[in-house]
Amino acid sequence: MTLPLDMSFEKPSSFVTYRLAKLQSQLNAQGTAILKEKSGLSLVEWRVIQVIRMFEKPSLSQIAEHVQMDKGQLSRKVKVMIEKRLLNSQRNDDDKRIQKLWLTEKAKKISMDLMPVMEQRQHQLLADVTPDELEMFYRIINKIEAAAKMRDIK
Amino acid sequence: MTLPLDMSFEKPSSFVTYRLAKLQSQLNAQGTAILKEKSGLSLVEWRVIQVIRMFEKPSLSQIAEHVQMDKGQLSRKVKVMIEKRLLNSQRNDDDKRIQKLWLTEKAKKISMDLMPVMEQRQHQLLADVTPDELEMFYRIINKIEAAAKMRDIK
DNA sequence: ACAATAAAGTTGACATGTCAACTTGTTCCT
DNA sequence: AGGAACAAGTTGACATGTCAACTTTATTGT
Repeated sequence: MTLPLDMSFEKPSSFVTYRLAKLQSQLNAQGTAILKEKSGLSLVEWRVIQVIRMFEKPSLSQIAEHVQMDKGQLSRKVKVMIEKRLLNSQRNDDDKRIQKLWLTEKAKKISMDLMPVMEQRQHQLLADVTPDELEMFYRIINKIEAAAKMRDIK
Repeated sequence: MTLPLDMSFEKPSSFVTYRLAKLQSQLNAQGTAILKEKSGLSLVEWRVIQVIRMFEKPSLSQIAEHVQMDKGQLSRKVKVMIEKRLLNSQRNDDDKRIQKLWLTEKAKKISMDLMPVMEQRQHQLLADVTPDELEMFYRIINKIEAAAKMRDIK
């Protein structure tokens, strides 16, 4: 077993959170490694590209909302992605505060090539999880996430 | 619903991972906020203290293993925690590479005061999750984590 | 015994994340 | 119309995470 001492917390006050943190760090490491091997993208770049694919020339704020990222951080990231010729941008005519963003052909190609790999990864991650289990998994995640929004203890 | 667009990924290649990432970021934000309000500790400091409580004067490497943290990062963090009078350290006599670490009275007190709060938090997070669900939840996490250790896709 | 190897911990370089101030453009309100 | 409040994006400061090189001490294999 990989976590021999987990159960030895006499008072496992951070058990779920600790467990999830470890899982998350494994998933990040794996995702990063795969992307590094198969492309030049970072995990964040991959997510940004996926979100842009879902929208009609989204704004930075829209992307930030969907990738759950600080807009300051995203602003810098987008700048780099434009330099790397992954994104195009143009100011919006109606509302000149807004910067519309879309994928270059290069980014589309990378995304298309990567897609089967990332889907395969997803399947492998869930290979031993039945549909019923998965549904319950999401349900529990929703419950915990809702509770995590609370700031008051007791 | 908090994630209205999740389901609109026609090809949800990063669905589980995306879902877990969001949960994780909520949990981190909550944990950080609670600790900030109730003490001067960071999440990492809290975890380090909890791990030290479980051991007999552990070494830095032992702690690093259990909090799943880079030892370089931990080395710096420990230095700060010693300056903040949370930890004491002493070189081991037998093996002089090893630095033994233990809690100061101050850290013990903070930890004791915080414990009920953090336990309460844990209970609130899991309030709507039945024991059966929780067991399954951990089982699924284990499966996904095992799969996440693989680096080969296909 | 002693060279090669490895473990513990430190340090540097650099990427990523978080928070808040700030600029510019838009909307709201009267 | 015109000022207050707000939204989009940028920037700065600083914390945290990641990776690899390096020093010192132990262990291993012959």
